[in-house]
Amino acid sequence: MANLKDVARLAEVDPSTVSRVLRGDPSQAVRPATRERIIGAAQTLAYRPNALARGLRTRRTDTIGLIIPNIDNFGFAEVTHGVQAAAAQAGKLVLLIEADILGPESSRDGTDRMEELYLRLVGDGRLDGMIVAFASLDDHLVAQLAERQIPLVLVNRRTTGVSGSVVVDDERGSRMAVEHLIGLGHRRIGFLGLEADIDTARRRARGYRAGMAAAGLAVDERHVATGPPTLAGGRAAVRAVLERCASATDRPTGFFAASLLGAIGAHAALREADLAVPHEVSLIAFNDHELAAHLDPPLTTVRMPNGRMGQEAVAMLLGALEGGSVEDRMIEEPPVVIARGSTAPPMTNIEERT
Amino acid sequence: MANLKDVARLAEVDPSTVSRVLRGDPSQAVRPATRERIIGAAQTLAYRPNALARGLRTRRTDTIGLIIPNIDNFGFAEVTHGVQAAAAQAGKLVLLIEADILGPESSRDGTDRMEELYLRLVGDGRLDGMIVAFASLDDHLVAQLAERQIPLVLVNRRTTGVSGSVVVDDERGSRMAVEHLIGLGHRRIGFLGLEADIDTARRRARGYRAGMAAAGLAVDERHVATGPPTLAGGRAAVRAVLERCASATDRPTGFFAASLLGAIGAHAALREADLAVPHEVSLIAFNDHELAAHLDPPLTTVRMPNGRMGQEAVAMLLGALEGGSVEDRMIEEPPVVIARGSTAPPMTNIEERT
DNA sequence: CTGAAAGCGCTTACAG
DNA sequence: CTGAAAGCGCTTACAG
Repeated sequence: MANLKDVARLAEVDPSTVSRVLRGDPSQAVRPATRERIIGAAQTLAYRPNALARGLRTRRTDTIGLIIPNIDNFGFAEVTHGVQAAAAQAGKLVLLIEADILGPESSRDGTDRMEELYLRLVGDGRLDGMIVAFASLDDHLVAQLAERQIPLVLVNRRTTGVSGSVVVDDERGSRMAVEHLIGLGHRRIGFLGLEADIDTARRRARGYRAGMAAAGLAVDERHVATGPPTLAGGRAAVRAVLERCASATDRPTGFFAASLLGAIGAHAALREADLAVPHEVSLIAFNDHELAAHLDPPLTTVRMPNGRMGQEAVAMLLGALEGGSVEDRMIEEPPVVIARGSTAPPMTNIEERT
Repeated sequence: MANLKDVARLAEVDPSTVSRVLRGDPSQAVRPATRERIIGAAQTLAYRPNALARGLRTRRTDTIGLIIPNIDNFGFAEVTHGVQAAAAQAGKLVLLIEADILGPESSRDGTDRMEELYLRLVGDGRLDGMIVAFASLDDHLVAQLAERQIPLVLVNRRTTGVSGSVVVDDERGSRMAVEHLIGLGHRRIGFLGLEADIDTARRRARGYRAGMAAAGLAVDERHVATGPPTLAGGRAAVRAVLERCASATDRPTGFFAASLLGAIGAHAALREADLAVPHEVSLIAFNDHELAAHLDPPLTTVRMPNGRMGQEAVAMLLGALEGGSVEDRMIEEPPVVIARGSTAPPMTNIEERT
């Protein structure tokens, strides 16, 4: 591979001149003839500046790191999309780390290796900045990362001690989900929340409770269960609720699941319990996906601007690299309830009407 | 951030000695006392070797690039998982590029920017090697990439001129899908193939035709349509087939879709045409996913070892970095038909029985 | 057992 | 308008 020296030799100029011309350095004027010789030489040699050498000198790598828990979760796939798109737009590359590849985070070993990996990433000099989405990452480690030299922006979560973050309005979206059910006539509404001890889980729970309270409805704590945002998590949560509520008049007539995969798992558990959706139980999910329309019944969801969240995170990070300050931002774009077939008026209401 | 010189100063030795000790250089023996001083100094300064400087010197970046068309496609998510896991295991980092972030590949501009991005990636010096999965990437560009200095392994596709590749047995999996339908009694079997002009699409089509031929069944070309591996693609393909086949005795009693998303789109189109699955039409998909069990009816699929494919690609790439040779490999692990609710004997058979 | 030197390929003040 | 020099932070023969 040709290097700067090779180009300089062919163009019969000094390497520093080549560097200036190729980077379009504005501080220096170069005679047109020289510039053309240089550009021609670079082309014939198919010269590409070495990113490592440049990065070593400039302390800029044009690469940002993105840590997500798991790519299988649709929400994070959307965030990843947004990050990639915004990064590509700005000429940045993305180094992606899926947190769960290192084995179960529960294991001592998994945690250690993950921590080692993260510290390597930030200490290594290969990243200009980092975006951390959600994650199994505990607050302690996030704080450690934040102390390092490179800018850090949190996505889909906030934590004390880190000042840059982008979130969607989890509370509002959750509240809208509950209000959708209330609007249909439901009064006993269950909540399948996230178990992780992070503010995002809390904001979704708060939205649920706020929606209930605003309608003057008491929350029956037997109707609330938490779990990971997975099929198995949603399934187990519904089972837990159903076990606690023996009779049909005890159990919820509608569920709000704080994750899309959780909702699909919840549906499976309801089917296993011979409860028809939406006839006997309604179901609405936080986060939308094209596939939701293809389930049977099609799943009612609240669409959140996750892609925007990823884009904004990149924008904030790039701003920080230019010396700007970071902040805690919430995406303005409002959540949208996509009413499909999994929600309907509760049975009692229908019975009253007939 | 502390550098090698800082550590050397604190430990009162030469930087080169620090380097040897910290890398565990086997060629040089170091006195235990010195070594401990160095390790202590590195620890107190929280020293991390700079990856750029090291990479510049050693020509190793411990980073591999992964290009996938799109992370929304479940199959590629599995591949990505496999790549990440194997890479992490080997201490390598992964730079992920989603091809479709640069805008529609169809557009002249999108293609140009993509090409520029790829050439930058391989010419840049920041990657040790690259894994290219499937992709909108045309053979021409793949060949260009392959000519460059860095090793290249293709995943889920082969092309002339590139010698390293890992694929699953697309033909066998496809044939198994068709045989599953034939085993249930179907004789008019439709094929919803991939439209891309790559060998993977051809191998899946070949499996379909081989399965038909082996059972002595003629392929009705009106039953064959192609499209991208997306919901919209599968939907359009089924519509095309149904349009060509006016009567119930003309149309297929079963469909084999060459992609999972395509199958889900196909199901939607069947429903829109008031054709019940599996009662009136059976449906089986190439590639499995946990979600398939949660569709209604649960979707019968052929599970392919996609994760393994990603792992093998990393292994082959790392082998190539050690000077080993690359080859065209097919994952041995056999495909598995997961029979769920979307396939059943054809109506005519049922009618004959009653 | 350890040090001194050269160099990976760039960029960027500093001269002229 | 262009060149010569220093240096980013490492590694690695080469000495001794």
